Amino acid sequence: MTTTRKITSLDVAKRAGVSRSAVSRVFTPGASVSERTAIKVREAAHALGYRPNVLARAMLTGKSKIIGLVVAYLDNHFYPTVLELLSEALEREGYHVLVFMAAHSADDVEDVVSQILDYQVDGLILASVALSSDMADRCRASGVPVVLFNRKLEAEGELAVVSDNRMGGRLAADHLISLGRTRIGHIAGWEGASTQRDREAGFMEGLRAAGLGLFARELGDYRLPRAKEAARRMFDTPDHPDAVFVANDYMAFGVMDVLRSELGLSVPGDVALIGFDDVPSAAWPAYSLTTIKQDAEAMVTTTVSALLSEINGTEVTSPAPLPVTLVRRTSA
Amino acid sequence: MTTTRKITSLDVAKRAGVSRSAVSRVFTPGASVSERTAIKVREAAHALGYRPNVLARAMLTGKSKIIGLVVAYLDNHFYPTVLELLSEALEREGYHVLVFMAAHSADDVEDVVSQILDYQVDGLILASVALSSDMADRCRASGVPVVLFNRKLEAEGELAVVSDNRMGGRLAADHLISLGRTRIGHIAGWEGASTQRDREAGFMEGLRAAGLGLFARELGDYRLPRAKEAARRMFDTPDHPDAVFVANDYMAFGVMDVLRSELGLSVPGDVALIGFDDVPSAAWPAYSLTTIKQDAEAMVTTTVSALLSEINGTEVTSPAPLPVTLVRRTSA
DNA sequence: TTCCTCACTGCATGCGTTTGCAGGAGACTG
DNA sequence: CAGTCTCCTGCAAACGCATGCAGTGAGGAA
Repeated sequence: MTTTRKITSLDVAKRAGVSRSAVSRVFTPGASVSERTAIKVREAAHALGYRPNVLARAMLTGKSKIIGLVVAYLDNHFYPTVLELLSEALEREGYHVLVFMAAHSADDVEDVVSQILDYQVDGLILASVALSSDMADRCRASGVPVVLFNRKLEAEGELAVVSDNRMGGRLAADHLISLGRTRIGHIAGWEGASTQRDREAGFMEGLRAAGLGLFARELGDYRLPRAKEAARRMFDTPDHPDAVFVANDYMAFGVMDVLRSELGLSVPGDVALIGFDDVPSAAWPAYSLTTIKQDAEAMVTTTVSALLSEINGTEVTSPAPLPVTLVRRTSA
Repeated sequence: MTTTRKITSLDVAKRAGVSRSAVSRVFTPGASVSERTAIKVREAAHALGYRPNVLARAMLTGKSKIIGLVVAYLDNHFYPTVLELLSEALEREGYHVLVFMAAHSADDVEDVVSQILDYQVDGLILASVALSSDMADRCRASGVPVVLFNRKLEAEGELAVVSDNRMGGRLAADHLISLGRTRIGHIAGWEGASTQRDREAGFMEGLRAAGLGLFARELGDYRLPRAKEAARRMFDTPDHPDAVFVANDYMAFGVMDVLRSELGLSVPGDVALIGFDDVPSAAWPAYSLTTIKQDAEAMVTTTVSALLSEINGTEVTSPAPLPVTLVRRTSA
């Protein structure tokens, strides 16, 4: 550990023959400095390898330029995609992402959010986890803008970016019905999630509109092993559904695996399958999963702009649910 | 924006009737405080919702408790897994992960690393990107420990955690040969990566040991579309390989898709396929990909302990390459 | 009682910046 | 040439906390 002494603005100032203030101003866009000193300072800074200490700046200005991101699991490929997009979009705006993993138990989330607040983050994005209103209050008290990503809260206070999940469920139902299927089942995600409730509500609405009822229902909790068990239970009988709406693609892969590999059923011959999200692998020929596409890019763009507006003091209201589309592949 | 004034240790001190120092000590494990004042302080802190400002502490102590993680792409499922594991492991140690996305061009990495340094991170993990030795120097000059994850540098100076990629390549070759295949091809990853070089070296060694040469070789750059094109080129002829070692699972999925869906070849009937990594989806029946397993958990554990040792001032040398194993499924 | 020890506490300083304020130096006008 | 303006610069005071140092008091030993 050749711990070279840290170089501060003072070192640069001395070398350039100016004051610390001058150095600071050179690195502060929009500050008043003459070109002459700017050059001297930049030269000295470069020679010494100086870069302003973001943390010190953060203390003084109160803006840390870091955004906390809470995310529960990364095994559902939708979230890595989102994380990548989010991080890139925020980096473009001069922010960076501090990641916090949280199993989706509520307690855990509270705890994690507290930890984040310790870092004086400028904003907080909660991806697919719920926030108690108590916690929301604490955040607001700290002056930290929060936006919920792909989940909304019953209490309407919070900023939330979601797709039009109800419409998505409706599209799924309509499509399966248009295929002539009549014994239609649903494998649900986690019932604590607004996405699940909305998707299912839209789906049921579609069934009702066609005079159909739900033929079977099982719970998958948005987890792969659970979804596979759900599929096994649902298809344990000869009188099984001829179509299933699975609440997200990730589970749908597991369901399709069970149907084809364990039960010898053909998709879509014996049973049509439709998912939700349109993760990249849904397009892979091995699955070729028909699904309801969430526009991840639009969701991210919306999230970032809402968050930044709020950070800059603009009062913002939750944007309208983002449109979803049916992507027809061969599974339905 | 009801920007409530931020509550500082001074507020707590006043309410508890003690000095700021006392408050600070209560929140500093191992400091000398009487139980009586500790209780008073904790009470006041809780009542006010006070939590120490990590950034202010960081300035003073020089330890920010944040670890920078540079990662190029998240679409290869190996990395989300790693990110999740890393973040969890570090959180357990009281650290948090600041994410930086970098396309894998070298310039970009330099730039990104500079940005990270601005945050006074306590350590840096570079996942699958290379670090120029110039940059490495800058990090060392800043006193920031760096560890390369799943990539090593020619210059032996840097701490690097890798699997035994050479052995992995060797295992892949041996397995294909044991299957009686003779026209064996290779779809390579990015040639700038040490992983690629080592895997291929081991693979070639295995072929040579059996008196075989490489039947065909194409470049996939660790990217899905490139890998598919590579597969198309390689199988454009009736006289195509009867086995292929693909440099990672992610590309292998694409290759398998091309073989089965576009070219009507059967796997492993017409061509045996073996990948590298053992990402979760390799086990999915739709692919059932035989592969060389990298122990992500062990890699992460090793990375974290090496990094923390270095942070705590212990001189550390690169750990030995971690063992890999052949996971036999049905694709080979 | 007196002295010493020890556990605790407060004071004051410093970490590396930004920024309001006031002063200095030109540049320009008349 | 004096006066005014503009532009730039340095000073010093924050930001919220940790920590060495000196000082307080209580308790024990003699």
